[in-house]
Amino acid sequence: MPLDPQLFSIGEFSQISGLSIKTLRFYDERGLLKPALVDATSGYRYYDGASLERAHIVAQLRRLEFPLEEIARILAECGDDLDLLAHLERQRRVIEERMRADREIAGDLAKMIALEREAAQLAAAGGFAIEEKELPALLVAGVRMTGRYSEAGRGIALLGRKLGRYLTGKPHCLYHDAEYREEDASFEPCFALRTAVAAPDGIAVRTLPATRCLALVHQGPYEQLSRSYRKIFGEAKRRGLAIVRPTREIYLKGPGMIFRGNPRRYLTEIQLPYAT
Amino acid sequence: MPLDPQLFSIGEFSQISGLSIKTLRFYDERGLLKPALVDATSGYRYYDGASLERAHIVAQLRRLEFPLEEIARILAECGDDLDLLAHLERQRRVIEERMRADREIAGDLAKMIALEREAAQLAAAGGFAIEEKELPALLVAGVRMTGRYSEAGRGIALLGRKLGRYLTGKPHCLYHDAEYREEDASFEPCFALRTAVAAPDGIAVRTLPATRCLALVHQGPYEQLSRSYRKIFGEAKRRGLAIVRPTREIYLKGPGMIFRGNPRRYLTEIQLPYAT
DNA sequence: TTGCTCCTCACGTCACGTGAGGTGGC
DNA sequence: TTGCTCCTCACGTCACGTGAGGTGGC
Repeated sequence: MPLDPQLFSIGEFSQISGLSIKTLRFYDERGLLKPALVDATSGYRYYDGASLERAHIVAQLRRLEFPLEEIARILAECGDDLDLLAHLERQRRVIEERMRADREIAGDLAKMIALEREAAQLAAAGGFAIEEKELPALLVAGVRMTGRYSEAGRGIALLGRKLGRYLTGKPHCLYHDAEYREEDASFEPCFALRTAVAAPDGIAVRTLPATRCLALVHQGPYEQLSRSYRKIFGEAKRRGLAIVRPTREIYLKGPGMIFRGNPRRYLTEIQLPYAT
Repeated sequence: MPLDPQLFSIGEFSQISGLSIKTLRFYDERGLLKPALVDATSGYRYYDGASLERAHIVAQLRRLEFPLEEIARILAECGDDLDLLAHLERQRRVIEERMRADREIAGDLAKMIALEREAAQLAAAGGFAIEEKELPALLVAGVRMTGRYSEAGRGIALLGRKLGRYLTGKPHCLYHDAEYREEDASFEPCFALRTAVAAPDGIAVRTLPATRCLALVHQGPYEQLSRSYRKIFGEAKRRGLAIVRPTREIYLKGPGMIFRGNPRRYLTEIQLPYAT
């Protein structure tokens, strides 16, 4: 045990420097911060003022998230902050690249959270009764398709690929047939546009007229939509309304972005526009 | 080797899912993504369509930086994106906390880079000759001290603690004595203020008047300042100028924020205001 | 003897990647 | 035989932290 009052045991030095004892031993092992003196018989480490200065440099650079290996190089090569410039600039690029990636993740998370919150509120509030509604005029981009309804997903995907950043709101589908068809139905997956845009090949951009409609939110798998259609068409007939094609479906909640989800929780709004 | 065309070898499945073979084996080991079938004799792993769906879920959640353990819990508990809400919100907090920390680091790095660049330009441009200068009026906060010059650092530190975010530019020091004193010098460490502010106890806020001065940049340790003082006072005498106290020192480059630095690279500007 | 500070050594963390050495069927 | 795909097992990464078991002096 040295008597020199300048020397600190590892415990004392840990207090002074703010580095844990384990960290100090680790830095010693890595050659980053050697004690000023090691007692040959006990193996005790002793640190001095120069160690403290070095410890502060290491701690500062670690706070800036420099890797230990680069800190070692810096300590070997730099004697002055001026020599640090290149290192600082590189580290800033590293940190900013990480922030950029995190911003993307945080943005995606925020988007998903907003969507799910909305869907949760819908499901909670849903009385699922037939109601009358006023629909405003709506600028949409749509893909006219003929075939099976189950192919609608491809149309939605095409819209997403071609016009992704102009689209807004939930996916819609317009039905142009007067009756239900299994094989060669004529329908049109579409999305609202946040701004007018030139229509790419195979995509039509137009404005759906403002109209009154009868609306019903269907809860459950798409295979059971026919039940809700029977209900709402029955009501339209009872009221003597003249349905105006195309009718509309809005997919309030379908398969999620992560999970395909439970189809019994899907929510689909059916809208039957009528003449007034 | 099963003949079922629905089954994929690990190599094929890696291609389809975008997960590396090593990652697939690791997920298997961790129980996160078990193959649909493992050949008992060869140990070969075979995956099917359900594995693919699960693989996509895992990959999506990994992209959002969820830890594997949480993904395992999510897969066990959630069947729908709606059930994810709490997880998504927690993860967003995690990511945003990391961004907050990174913003601080990036800000500190940017500040240091700007300071060092400035110092590097000064050192590169320095002719270090005596010149005449017009000084504008300057609003400063200072700490009047009596004692040894070497204590000036404490005054600077005090200013930083009390008024940190109002201060701008480099540290200054004003010298009120008519001659050099060793022990009971009267000097005043100070900083320019970016905005007027009420003076805390022990700190004086005032405006230094606009004036003409003789200026010289001293390069080297503070101990050698006297040489530069001799030079500049000699020149003032030759020109017959009437020096107006306090004289000023500006620490253009001193010890860095990381390294104490090499004193031979310190830059200190001496300013002698004179009556016109 | 108890308590305190110090020591070494092995292992864990997190999500994989690397590489050695081997197998089985074309 | 060569080449290909698959396998297991051990070890490395990054910057430490945890914990077991032990020492030496008050």
